[in-house]
Amino acid sequence: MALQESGEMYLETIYVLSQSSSAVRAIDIGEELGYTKPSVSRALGVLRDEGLIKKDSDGYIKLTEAGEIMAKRTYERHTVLTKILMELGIDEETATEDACRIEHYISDKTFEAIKAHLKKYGSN
Amino acid sequence: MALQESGEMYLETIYVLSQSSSAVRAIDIGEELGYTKPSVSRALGVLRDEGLIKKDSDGYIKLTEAGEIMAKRTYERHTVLTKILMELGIDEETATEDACRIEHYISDKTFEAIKAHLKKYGSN
DNA sequence: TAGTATAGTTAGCATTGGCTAACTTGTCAA
DNA sequence: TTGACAAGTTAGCCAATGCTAACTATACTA
Repeated sequence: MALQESGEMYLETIYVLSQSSSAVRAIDIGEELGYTKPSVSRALGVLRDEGLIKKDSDGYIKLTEAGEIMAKRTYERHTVLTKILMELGIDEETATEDACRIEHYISDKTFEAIKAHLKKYGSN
Repeated sequence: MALQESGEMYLETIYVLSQSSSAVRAIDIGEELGYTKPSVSRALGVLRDEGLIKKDSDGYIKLTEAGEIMAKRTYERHTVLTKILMELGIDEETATEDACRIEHYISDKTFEAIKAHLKKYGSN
């Protein structure tokens, strides 16, 4: 079944944290998202059961190939949505916040249209 | 407390149905939203407890003043978002569907920016 | 080696918001 | 008047996803 908003947020967070450190732990994810340890623990269990994350030999959290595809998809939506909102004159903080919520709900069609628009008219 | 997506959808549906008929019943709302009678019954109970809807003397469902304000807010978001998505070249059906999901999640700031953009550059 | 701190897990609670089953209520026609 | 249908309600199930409390496990320090 398709991932819910919650699952997408966990994957995206793991992806982002992995950019700056190869040693991602549950506690780091919890801090980033503002959730408690048990919430993170259970969510990670679900993602692991779905084959989207795994633990490496040192016990650190890694995205599987499938997980990375989904994480990148969400992250790209996040960056593209933030950009188009900023093109509309919205401040970066608000744009990021809104992108973060919308990213889980737009269809592929709409996302592709926004991306194409940015490519054509975007200022960066 | 702020209304969830679900509550906003019910109010918006009541508002839309009220445009074409002054005799809105729970069953009509359920048909429109694709929900069963018990689901609608409970949701309407919550909205009534929150003072957002009431029943008129004939037992039909009406928005209270507070409910109408919220319904109109959501409905306006819906129409404005649909418009801007169509400006991006998205077909009406997809635009409506996506607007219907996004409308609950964008901030006032973002909504106002989109509305301003449409006013300036919109083709209708 | 014993005590403490950190990380993670388990158990169980609450809320939201769908659902089915089954009951009540009101209307209308035979 | 009775039977049937339509609308609404009540009770209770389920999944998702947050939480606290309390346990375990590991590792470092005195």
